[in-house]
Amino acid sequence: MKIDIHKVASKAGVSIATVSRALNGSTLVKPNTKEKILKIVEELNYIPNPIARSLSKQSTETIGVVLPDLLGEFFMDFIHSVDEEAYKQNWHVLISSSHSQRNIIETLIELMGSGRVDGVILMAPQIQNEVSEIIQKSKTPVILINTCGDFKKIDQIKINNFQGSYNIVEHLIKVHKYKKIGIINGPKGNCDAEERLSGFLSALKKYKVPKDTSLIINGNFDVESGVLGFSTLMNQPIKPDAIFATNDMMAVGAYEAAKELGYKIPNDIAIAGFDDIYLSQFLIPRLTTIHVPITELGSKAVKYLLDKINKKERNGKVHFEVLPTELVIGGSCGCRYS
Amino acid sequence: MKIDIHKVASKAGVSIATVSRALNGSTLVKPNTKEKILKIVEELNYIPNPIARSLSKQSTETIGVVLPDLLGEFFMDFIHSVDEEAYKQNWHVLISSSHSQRNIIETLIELMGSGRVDGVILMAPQIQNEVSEIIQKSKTPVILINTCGDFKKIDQIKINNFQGSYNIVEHLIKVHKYKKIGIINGPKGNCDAEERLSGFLSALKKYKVPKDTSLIINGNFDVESGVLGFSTLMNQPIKPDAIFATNDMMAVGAYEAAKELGYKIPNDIAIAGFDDIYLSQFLIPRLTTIHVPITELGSKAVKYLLDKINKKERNGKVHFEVLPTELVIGGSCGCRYS
DNA sequence: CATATAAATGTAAACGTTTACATTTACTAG
DNA sequence: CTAGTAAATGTAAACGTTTACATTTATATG
Repeated sequence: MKIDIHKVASKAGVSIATVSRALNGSTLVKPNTKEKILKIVEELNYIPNPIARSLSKQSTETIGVVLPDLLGEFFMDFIHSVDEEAYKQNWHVLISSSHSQRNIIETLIELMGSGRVDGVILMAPQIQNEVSEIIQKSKTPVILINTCGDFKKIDQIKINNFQGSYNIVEHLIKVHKYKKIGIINGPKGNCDAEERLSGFLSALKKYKVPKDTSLIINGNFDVESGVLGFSTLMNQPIKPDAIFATNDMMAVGAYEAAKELGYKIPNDIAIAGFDDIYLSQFLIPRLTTIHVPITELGSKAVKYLLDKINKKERNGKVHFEVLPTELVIGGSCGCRYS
Repeated sequence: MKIDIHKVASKAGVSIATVSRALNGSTLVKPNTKEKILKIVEELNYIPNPIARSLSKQSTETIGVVLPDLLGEFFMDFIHSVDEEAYKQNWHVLISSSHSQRNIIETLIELMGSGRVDGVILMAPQIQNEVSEIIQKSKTPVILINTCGDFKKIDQIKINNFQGSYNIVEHLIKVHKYKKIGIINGPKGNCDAEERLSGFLSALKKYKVPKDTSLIINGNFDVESGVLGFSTLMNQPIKPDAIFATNDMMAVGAYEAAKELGYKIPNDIAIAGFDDIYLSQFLIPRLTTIHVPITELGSKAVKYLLDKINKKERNGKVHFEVLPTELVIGGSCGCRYS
């Protein structure tokens, strides 16, 4: 038999209001009675129904996390970090992915409109501008992760793609004197991809390395497109002496293709990546890449979101933060590495 | 202004009951009025409040997934698969990890007792027997994943650790004639670890390879303990000619240690793993390991759980299923592999 | 000791649905 | 045209909490 607040109340000889207050840390309940109530709660193993509580309080103590996908370590680490931080503050986490075909906007709207969550962390590197309006119309607090575009009114945390990209390309040029650097970039319209390309171009410009459009290839951020990108680049009249894959997965593909086609890394061709996924340290030679502070990204997202949810004041301040990335030197760029 | 069922009802000139029925696919609402209502719902962007609905229907259409941890691809793949299957059936997924220090039992009880979910998928390779009682006392349907022990009354799906382990060790003995096979096993008390050890021992016995307890080492399922395990094994008077790491992470550690200590794989020492994680195909040589059907594990877990939730009849049948694993041959065992 | 004030408790109305039961409307057969 | 039945709709009571407001009890003040 399910036990509810009425059972507790009658057993304790008080009203349900008093029980509720005792459990919610209200100051206006006599220490005596509070103790008595808590004892009975313990005895009966009473757990207040969070659904009813949510309905009454109009808040769920749950945050939604909308991700483009549930694949690979990047998202796992992000979820882990979000979960950890949320748990610390006694909040729950509802995960939603866009389920490939399903529109991410649809997911978002349903989540925001439903009252199932009190706030949303939206990771959407391909966010459409249309989403901006939707978010601003809704009262549900939202924090954007890794988005580009003109979202002046919406809180945002992102990693510094430009800087990371610039730094690693700078390293290839300054330290190793590569002159023909190819890039296997992410998909068009993807925010991370565009910023990384931009950093790449800036570094070229800064160091007066001529830009050659035939050395710029678009990929998909997956291993397969790394393989493809590598062979495309190496089958051209002008072969690059170094290739910057804008994420580690594509770099892995490049490693595969290099092995297949008989190129030695880094002697025949240097490779650089981006993300510093776990796998990258086990590639031989270890991949030179850019470390991304995922854990920090997740925990800060939760912190700022909860801040926003709690102080309803909405003092107009929009939170915007760009987290620094870090160059990780392996052997794939030509550096000595053991 | 938040819009609710009353707004829709008044705009449509009907009662809230009719609106509710129209939205829940009841047959007893005239097609005419149904259409009218749906149009207004569309116009107003009305989304029924799932919290209220849950309270009223006494069901949340949400399943809870309790995991020991949120780290690595294994769990990500599992979550992905669960999410995908749940989404197909229009259910939601609430993820809980045991948050390291926090007791998994506590998590489970809270989740089951709270009414926040209608059923739970519990992955608990280190489950205590005490949990069995708790689950059976509760009305919340639970399905156990990868547990050992005597849970006759609880539904269970697991992978065939024994078979996988047996097969890979058999391969090492029959094909490669290794005579001194070391094992780096998982932690004591861990179900997967124990079953894998058992498969290992069975294979030895079957092929009359003498068991040498100095070749049996306990690890932690992490890279570090693989490193440690490898060097412990290799620094003994009797060196093994092959090492079976009971998961791929520890195999990765073994690779590292081998490189460090100057052993060539497979010429100086053969290595085998378990799990077939994504990373394992990029190790050089490719790791010989056991493929585990994680996707199937996740989707079946959801299917059976929903079955159990839906047909309340409880016809007494307990679902117990062991999923087969598959040997994946790489170059680390001594086979030729390209 | 009466009265004003503060502290503790109780009562009942939310919260937004679903659904059993009651009522109205539409249809069928005599 | 009417009674009887089926279909469609409405009314109101759940679901299990929180909390504004009302009431009682205890405490301090003159």
